[in-house]
Amino acid sequence: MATISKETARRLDPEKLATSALALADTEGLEAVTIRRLAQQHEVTPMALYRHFSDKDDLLAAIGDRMLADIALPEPTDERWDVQLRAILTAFVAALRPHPKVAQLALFRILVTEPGLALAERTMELLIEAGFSVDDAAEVGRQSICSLITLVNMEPGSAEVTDPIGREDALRAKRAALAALPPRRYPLITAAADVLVCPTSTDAYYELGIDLAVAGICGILTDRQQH
Amino acid sequence: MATISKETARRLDPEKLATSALALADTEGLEAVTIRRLAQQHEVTPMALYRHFSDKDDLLAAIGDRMLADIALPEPTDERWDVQLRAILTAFVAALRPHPKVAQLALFRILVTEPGLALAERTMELLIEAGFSVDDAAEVGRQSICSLITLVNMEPGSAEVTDPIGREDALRAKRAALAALPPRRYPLITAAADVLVCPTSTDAYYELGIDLAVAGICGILTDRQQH
DNA sequence: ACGTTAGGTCTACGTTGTACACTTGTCAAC
DNA sequence: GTTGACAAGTGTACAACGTAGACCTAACGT
Repeated sequence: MATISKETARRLDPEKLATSALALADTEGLEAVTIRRLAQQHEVTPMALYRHFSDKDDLLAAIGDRMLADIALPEPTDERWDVQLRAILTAFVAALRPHPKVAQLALFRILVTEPGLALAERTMELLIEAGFSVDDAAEVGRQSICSLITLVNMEPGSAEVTDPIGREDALRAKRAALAALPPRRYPLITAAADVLVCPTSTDAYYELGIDLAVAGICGILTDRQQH
Repeated sequence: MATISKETARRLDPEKLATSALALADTEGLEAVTIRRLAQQHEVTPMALYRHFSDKDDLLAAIGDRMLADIALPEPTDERWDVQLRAILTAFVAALRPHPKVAQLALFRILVTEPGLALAERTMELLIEAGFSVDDAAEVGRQSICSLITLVNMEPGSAEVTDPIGREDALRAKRAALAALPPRRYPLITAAADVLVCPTSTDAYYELGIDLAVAGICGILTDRQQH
């Protein structure tokens, strides 16, 4: 039974390590992801992890890959290019949304991991169909992807503490700080304090972000076609 | 001479500390900004810094404030709102551009420091003039600002090593990795490898980013006015 | 039966942020 | 003047981090 003996021999598995590292980051933040901590969770010596990851950056890359693997890329249809692009970007955001605290780790892995490459290729296809040159499609695509990662990464509240009490306190403190501003000098900021601290709906937040990205692409397309 | 004695007494000055911390970050990256390192530069014990910053986050916040202080906000004119908005966002990006490695530190300080608040208030003014509700203006404004910070932070090459030889090597390696992809599977990515690794012109990169942001805002404005 | 090797352990080093107790130079008030 | 308070810098110390390097050991191919 070669498989079983192998299983007993190798107690650690890079996939599972990346998965539990991701879970740890989701609940306690990226700074909680520590070689020692992860080793402890798997009842293993810290140095054992280095048999599977060359260094910590390698582990973080694995977390990024783990998230990108969850992209459910929609099949090409015969809808208009912008409709399809929106669907693709929505799928991308959907894959990252569960992990706002570490979404930025996905960025460096897009042009490395297969799901990321597939996403990039499909995006460029649609942009070229829209009328962009290859180079413009590359630049526009990168900036859009980048914006969306930031959208997830900056999801309001993701930076805050994990425990709901502390988070509520932090939000209250922020709101108070904004409310304490002189309303005569900053009428709009004080008026919008609540929304600035935490948007009304997370879904609306994401929809707005994707809308902005797609609308931006459509906008510069018509602009650049004129010249 | 009370001033002189005071000057000799307080060898450290939070402003100067923040400035040299920013310079250090610009040349060697954020991870080079260390309490010990900064203390050494000022010929002082590490713990001395804690008389002026409550902890390291406080120091990083000061770096963010230092950058925001460089915003040269244009005076209101009677041009169209989108022209003025573009000017404001350009001024914002211009202030951050010299510091791509630490631009993200500015984000959390916008609604705290005066120059950031002024930027936010002016931005909201213009968005409301454009036709957004107060709440929408807040959300759109935040996302746009956020996008632009990321634009600077992800300026191609900013993450790379500081010394030009190592940077050139890294770029070459990246290009090679993309060129090694199967062109049949990823025709567009391989075709655009050069641009994906490093855009042709940094100025064009920033102009595209700002164009995308403004065009996105204009786009969703017409969208939402219809419903 | 036996070397090879993959996977985990143990120990140790240098670096980080920072808590705490201390000295010292300066000024206000008596 | 003397004194007491106080702000600023020092010295020592600790826990946590990433990781280098030598070791052990159990399974595998031959």
